[in-house]
Amino acid sequence: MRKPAQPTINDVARIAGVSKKTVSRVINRSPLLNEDTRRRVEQVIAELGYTPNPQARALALRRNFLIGLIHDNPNAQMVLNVQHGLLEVLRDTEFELILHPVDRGSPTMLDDIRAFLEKQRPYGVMLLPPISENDSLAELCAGLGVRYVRMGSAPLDEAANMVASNDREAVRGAVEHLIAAGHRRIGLIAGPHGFRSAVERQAGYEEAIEAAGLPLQRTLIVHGDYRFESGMRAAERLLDLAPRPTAVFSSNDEMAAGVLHVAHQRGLTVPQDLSIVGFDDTPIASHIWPPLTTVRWPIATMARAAALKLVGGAGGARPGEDGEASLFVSTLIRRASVAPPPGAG
Amino acid sequence: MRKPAQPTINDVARIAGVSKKTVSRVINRSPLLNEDTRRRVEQVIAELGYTPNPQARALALRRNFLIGLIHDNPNAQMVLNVQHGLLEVLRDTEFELILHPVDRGSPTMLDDIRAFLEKQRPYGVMLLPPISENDSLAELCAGLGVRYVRMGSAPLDEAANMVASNDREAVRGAVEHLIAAGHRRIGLIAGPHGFRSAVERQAGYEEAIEAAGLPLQRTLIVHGDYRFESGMRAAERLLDLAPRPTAVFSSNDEMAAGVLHVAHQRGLTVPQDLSIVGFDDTPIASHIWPPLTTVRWPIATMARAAALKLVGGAGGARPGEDGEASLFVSTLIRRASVAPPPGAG
DNA sequence: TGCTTATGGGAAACCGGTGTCAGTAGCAAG
DNA sequence: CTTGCTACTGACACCGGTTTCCCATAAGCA
Repeated sequence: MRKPAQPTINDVARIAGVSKKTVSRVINRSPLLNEDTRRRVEQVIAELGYTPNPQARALALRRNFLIGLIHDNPNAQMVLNVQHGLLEVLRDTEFELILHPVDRGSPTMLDDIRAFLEKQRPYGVMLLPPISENDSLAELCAGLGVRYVRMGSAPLDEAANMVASNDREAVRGAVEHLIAAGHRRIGLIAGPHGFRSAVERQAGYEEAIEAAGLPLQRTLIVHGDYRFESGMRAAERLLDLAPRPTAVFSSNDEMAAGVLHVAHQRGLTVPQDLSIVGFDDTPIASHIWPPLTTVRWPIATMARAAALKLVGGAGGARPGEDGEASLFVSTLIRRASVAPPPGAG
Repeated sequence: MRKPAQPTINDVARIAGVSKKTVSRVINRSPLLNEDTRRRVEQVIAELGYTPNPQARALALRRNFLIGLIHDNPNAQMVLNVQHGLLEVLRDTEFELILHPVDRGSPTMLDDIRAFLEKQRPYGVMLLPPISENDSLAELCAGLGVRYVRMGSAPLDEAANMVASNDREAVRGAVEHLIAAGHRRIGLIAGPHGFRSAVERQAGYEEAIEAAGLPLQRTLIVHGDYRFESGMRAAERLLDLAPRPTAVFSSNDEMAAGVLHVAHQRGLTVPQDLSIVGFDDTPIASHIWPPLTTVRWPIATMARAAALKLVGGAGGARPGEDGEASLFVSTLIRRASVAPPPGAG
């Protein structure tokens, strides 16, 4: 299993009877180049199956073609959607995606990221929530001269460095949907403290409640940590209330599944006894019973836009496509987990 | 936002008053090096915050430090688990993980992978099922001199190139569990044709049925494509049978969730009216209602083992840890979706 | 015809590391 | 005092590209 030697630019030059520089010119589509020469060199390249060595190129150009994905997001589906969105754009370029998951809890997280950036010197990095909300991280990137794009629930940075969904408005729409169905006591399972997405989603809930002239009750708001189990605990607290809320908005699907779980345990029927709305539209939302009404945000589209911002025309990407947009709209997906409250008509 | 120039080996050499070669020796822990010199150079390295340029290193060493992850697997949780398992090992090394998802349906898939391998020349690649079952792909890697490790449901390759779970045995155990609970008519939702995992899991089912002296009925075996919707369609066919099966083994959790979905639609209570067992132990298994009895296979552990096989001592990895193993055992996770059949005791 | 100006293409240096090999210093042996 | 050995260290070429600069050659012009 010896590694077959790969042809280099020197081989191409020798066989085509030109200098390396001319081959380089062909590869880089230099305009001042005779048509005949170009064809001859291209022919040799094709025959040899020559591919430029990315490492040598990176060295000579004093920049590489790596995009880093830095995240601490536990939602597998979301991370994978992002990866696919990014790669869809990078595939047509010479960029490669390298991964750098981190541990939000670790006190050395920033040092760890700094080491990563200094060692690899990626051309750019994509930051996923929740660490994308960390301003010192953005400053770190900027300080090291590494391009970055942050993905988040609200515009936290200038448009060139940001792809944002409008969570507040989306949640407001979702809660208004519950209100329109007749619900008056609507519980909120908020996200964890310190998460911008949690703040935005809670604000959307509160806006909807207040706009409808309903009382904003503290007891109806319980915090979770975006995980299933915390959704269960929050649901238990909400369903222990008297009178019970007739609907619950959960700040993500995972916790909404926890609510459904507890409802089942208590013999409550969804949506007849309790309406539930989630957020994210992960696969679980459509796979559990009943299928969950939820908010879908365009992760892959946002990731594509982020990739375009990062490589911005460099390396063969066609710029200006949807690379301009930095705010993306979410949609409410209506499924079977919402009905009028019990005893309503 | 000018990119701050990073110190190079020349800067270190100049400031420390030694040659580049000596700095290189310090970095690479060469033993024949004066302690004083080493300390002095290390001091300068620390002061400057010098990090060797990976691209230059790769060029000089005529090999790079990239591990590729090639897959066409739709299961996000599984892919992410693999990524984490790999990165857990690679993090302590100088290797980076680059992603190359492919489209199984595309006729140019092999060419696409070949182009990727020729361009990046990764040090090694990890192949995930189902494409890991493709022997021509393994041959392609071997032919190009790229190390590879295949992950699969059975030993398809020599141990050095393989991490395998024993799906057949695991499924056999799961079905025996159903039989022990009293079930006699057990449906199988098999995986898609052409998947080794589908073959292995079906074989496990058949072994269990035959070992128990039960009749092997073709009508009780329906194929799906590992997706939720196909699980629903398969469940509909199985539940239309008369007499109805009292239990269903589904070849993955996703399809098992589809079965649960159909059961709910038809007003069947799980597990009282129908027992269900899945495979994979993805999060959905524990999040749906009722929680699903399923087979858990040690994805992250297998990925770690694969990474060790790939970098095998190279680049600072401690070898011989669990890098030897190539067959991994799965466990049956018992939850609430299995009960004795209706009318039994 | 002779001089200027484009235009295409080559030689050599360079990017930041590593491998080869020769050289120097210190010290024991001859 | 020379020789030989050991222990370090440096000069230089090289990896495979790109950039800079400069030189042919041909065309344009008087």
